[in-house]
Order: sequence, then structure tokens, then C-alpha cells
Amino acid sequence: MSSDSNSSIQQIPEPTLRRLPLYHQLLSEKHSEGAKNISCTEISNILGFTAIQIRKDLAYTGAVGRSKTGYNVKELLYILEDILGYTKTKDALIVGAGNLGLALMGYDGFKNYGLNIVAAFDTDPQKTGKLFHGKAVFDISELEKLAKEKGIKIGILTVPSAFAQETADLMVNAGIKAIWNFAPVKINVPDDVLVQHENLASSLAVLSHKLDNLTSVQRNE
Amino acid sequence: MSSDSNSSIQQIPEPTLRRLPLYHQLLSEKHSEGAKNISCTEISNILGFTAIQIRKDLAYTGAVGRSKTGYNVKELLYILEDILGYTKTKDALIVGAGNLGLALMGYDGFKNYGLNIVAAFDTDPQKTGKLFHGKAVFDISELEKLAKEKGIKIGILTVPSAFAQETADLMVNAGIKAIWNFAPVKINVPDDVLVQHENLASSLAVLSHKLDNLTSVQRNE
DNA sequence: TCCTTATCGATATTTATTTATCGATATCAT
DNA sequence: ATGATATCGATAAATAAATATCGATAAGGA
Ligand SMILES: NC(=O)c1ccc[n+]([C@@H]2O[C@H](COP(=O)([O-])OP(=O)(O)OC[C@H]3O[C@@H](n4cnc5c(N)ncnc54)[C@H](O)[C@@H]3O)[C@@H](O)[C@H]2O)c1
Ligand SMILES: NC(=O)c1ccc[n+]([C@@H]2O[C@H](COP(=O)([O-])OP(=O)(O)OC[C@H]3O[C@@H](n4cnc5c(N)ncnc54)[C@H](O)[C@@H]3O)[C@@H](O)[C@H]2O)c1
Repeated sequence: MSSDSNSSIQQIPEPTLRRLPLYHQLLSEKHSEGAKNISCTEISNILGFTAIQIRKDLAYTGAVGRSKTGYNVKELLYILEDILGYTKTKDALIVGAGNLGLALMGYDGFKNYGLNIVAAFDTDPQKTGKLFHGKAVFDISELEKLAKEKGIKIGILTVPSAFAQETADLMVNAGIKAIWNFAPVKINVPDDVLVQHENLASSLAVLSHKLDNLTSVQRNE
Repeated sequence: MSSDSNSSIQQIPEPTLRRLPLYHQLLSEKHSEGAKNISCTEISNILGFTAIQIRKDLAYTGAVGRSKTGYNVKELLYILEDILGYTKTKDALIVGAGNLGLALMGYDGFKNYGLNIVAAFDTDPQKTGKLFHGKAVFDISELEKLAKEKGIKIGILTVPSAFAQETADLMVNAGIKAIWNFAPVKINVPDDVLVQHENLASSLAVLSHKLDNLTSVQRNE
């Protein structure tokens, strides 16, 4: 039964999955404004995707709407929170308490997404043994012990690129099963560990490229 | 002629565009190691994409390889740098000198990507009038003047979600043509302004979802 | 009550992206 | 020099995603 519900989740396409948080954000806004129902047309007008695409995305979640009225806001919100894992909090740790690592550690928003950053780790004695945003930074040597003790499965990697691979190796040894990698390099891990690359350079490439086209189009008008 | 070269750039698919920085990073590593040539097979072994996909991606850049030897590393590196805009530096400004904004402001890596963050802006008197990472934080009232003076076209938006729309409006008024939005809300801008949404919630959704599947698969084995 | 209309949900079509095939060619070993 | 092989580049096929179509239905007004 639990494997059934999971295999149905599995087949949500990644593009859809990436849009679900946007629907969730909008829904929670609408809910707090007291809206009872919402249609794909209305979501479309606000978020800019086509109503057809939104209807298809929501179909993947199993949400059921009603003709003419659309979806029940509260119900859809719960469905999204469930699928997105916002209801069951997951612990995570950070390795690399630098500019980015500390920013993420201090980010309040994660608790809305069911992510609880427990602590950070670093090699720099200037960083370790201190509290940042109320959370402790430990020496990297404590990583394995704490991760195993607390059964932490998610690791956020924010060390300089040169140390990314060795840090990933430490995380794997510590029992981490999912690495959110902010270093702009590929890291290798065993098959049973997953890596989510968060590469700002990729986004910047898209931005910069679109901007180039925008300005060149304007020059030719 | 310039419109020709641009329209050919325009048709690079976004998935390809997002992979180009990864190729670039690998190429620059190989180049500094003294490698003269590199094949798609070799890139494939390192980055994990199929050689076929890599060959197709590189075809979009106009790079030409040689049978048996592959591509000239230096040549390919230059082509990628050109397409990715790493050679001509673009100025940018940040609005919202908080945790994330300051981390981005202090990020050295951007200079490799041709992005030069000139200054930041904030409303908080605790932040304004100071230097962070050697760069000034000005009051938001200075935004329009400085942006127009320096002809800055790229704005990085790192204010709390509640202020994202009004900040975007200020940026548009200041002549900003591309907004890199880190707030997890949709912002509306005129047609001639582009927005690149950087939504960590989307990435986290993918990560968390894959992790769910991974653990449920392991339970069922 | 009946008609009009907005919406959903299922299915079909189109478009985009990835993956496969295959001939041509350059390199290397014999 | 010859043959084996790795690779590219062009083209084709397969897969994935976005978009369109259309019948069914629920709401609201005539
Ligand atoms: N700062 C940004 O805005 C930004 C943006 C995109 C990507 N990144 C990437 O994120 C990573 C971190 O960037 P940053 O700006 O925070 O750098 P940073 O130098 O400010 O922080 C890196 C931290 O990692 C620690 N560290 C170094 N080696 C370590 C090791 N082996 N084990 C544990 N800790 C170690 C350092 O002591 C430091 O505290 C880099 O890979 C960078 O490319 C940063
Ligand atoms: N910190 C993170 O790791 C992180 C991660 C993902 C997304 N974000 C998003 O990035 C944004 C910033 O996050 P943060 O953690 O840096 O928040 P923060 O509170 O640390 O910083 C926000 C900054 O914006 C300034 N500000 C507020 N209103 C402003 C206005 N109208 N004009 C100019 N400046 C204004 C504040 O004074 C503050 O300095 C938020 O939207 C957040 O959701 C942050």
C-alpha cells in the first residue's frame, strides 16, 4: 500500500514537481485570504502558466476539482503539502559555514518547506564552536557522529569547489543519502546516494543569454 | 549580421544552455592540466551525461571536432566563454542586503561568469552606508540614480517575499532589464523586462521527492 | 425549470528533447 | 601501406512535455 502510493508519486515529471511549490505558495496566500475555491483559469492569470498545464500538473497530485468551481483551496493545499513533504519535517546538516552556508542556515523559509537545519560543520577554527543564527557550527570531525546519532539523511554542501568531492565522501560515510550541492562542480557518490546540483552558473547562463537576445532584438527594431 | 549570429544563439534549447557551464568548468580544469583535446566520450565519463547528448549540445555552440581526437580544448573553452558571456563583464546590482544578498555580494565566483556586482541597496539604516565584502550598500532611494548613471541592466532581488513586487517595480523604473529573483514569489514586470526565478523550494521539492522514493524503494527490497 | 457558461478530466495532437543509427574520417598499431 | 577503431556529424527514431480538443457536469441566471 505504501509502495503503491509512492510509485504513483514517482511518476510526477520533474517539470511538474518544480511547479508544485509555486502552486502551494499561491494556494496558501489564497487560503489566508479566505478563498474557498480556485480554478485553473485563476491560477493561470496569476502565475502565467496555461490553465491546461496547471490542470495537468494538478491531475498528477490526485487532486479532484469540480466543474465550474474548480478546486477546494484547503484540500488542494493539504495535498500539495503532503506531496511536497512540508508536513513531515526532515533534518539536514550543512558542511561549509561560509557566506552561503550561513545564509542558508539562517533562512527561516526552510521550516515552511519541512526542512530543519540542525547544525553546520567547518574546518576553520574561526567558525567552529560558535553559534550562528542560534545554530552550532561543529568541527568537521564531529560530522559522522552527529549525523548517525540523529539519523540525518540530508546534507547541504557549501564548501569551496576544491573540497566538494572530499566533503561529499565524508557525508556519504556519515550515512547521508541526499546531498544538496551548491558547489559548481560535479561530485561522485555511490548509487544509493542522490545529488541535487544547485548551479547558479546554469541559471545565470539562461539569464544572460536571454538578456543578450532581448537587447539584440531591440537593436534591430 | 549581428542579428544572424544572435538568432542562431537564440535557438539553443534551455536544457542545453544549462549544461554549457558544466562543460565550461570541466574544460577549464582540463585546460589547466594541459590537455589539448577532449572527446565527448571522455566528458561523458566525467559528467555522466551521454556522449550523444554532449555532442549535440556542443553542436549548438558551433564547435567543430575532429574524428578520433575530439575537440580542441582551448578552442572549445573560448567558444563556451563567448556564448556564456564570460568574456564581456556585465554589471549588476543587488536589492536586499540580508543574509542571501550579502552572500551573493561576497561571492568571488561571479567574476568567472562575467558578472560584476557593483553595489547593493537596502531600506534598513543598519545596513546602508556601510561596506560589505568591499562593496557599498546604499539606501534604496539611490537605486534609480546609480542604475541609470552606470547603465546597469541586471538586478538581483533578495528582499523578503512581501516586498518582492514593489522592489521589482523600483528596478524596472530604474531601467533594469533582467531581474534575478531569489524571493519565492512570482513577480510581474513589463514585457520588455525578463525575470529569472531562482526558487530553492523547487529544487528542494525534487530532492525531497527523490529521497522519498529512494527510501521507499529500499524498504521494499 | 431550462438555458448558458465556466470548468474539469480524458484523450489526442503537437512540439521539444533525448537517444539511436550510420557513414565518413582521422589516428594508431601492425 | 593497410586495417582496426574511436570519434564526429548528420539524420532518424523514441520519449517526454506542453498544448489543444471535446464531452460531461455543475452553477447561476433567464
Ligand atoms: N556565496 C555565494 O553566493 C555562492 C553562490 C553560488 C555558489 N556558491 C558556492 O558555494 C560554496 C561556498 O561558497 P561561499 O561563498 O560560502 O564560500 P566561503 O569561502 O565563504 O565558505 C566556504 C566555507 O567552507 C569552509 N571549508 C573549506 N574547506 C572545508 C572542508 N574541507 N570541510 C568543511 N568546511 C570547509 C571554509 O572554512 C568556509 O567557512 C562554493 O563552492 C561556491 O562556489 C556560493
Ligand atoms: N537566506 C537564504 O538562504 C534564502 C534562500 C532562498 C531564498 N531566500 C529568499 O531571499 C530573500 C532574502 O532572504 P534573506 O534570508 O537574505 O532575508 P533577510 O531578512 O536576511 O534579508 C532581507 C533584506 O532585505 C531588506 N529589505 C526589506 N525590505 C526591503 C525593501 N523594500 N527594499 C530594499 N531592501 C529591503 C532587509 O532590510 C534585509 O536586509 C527572501 O525572499 C528569501 O525568501 C533566501
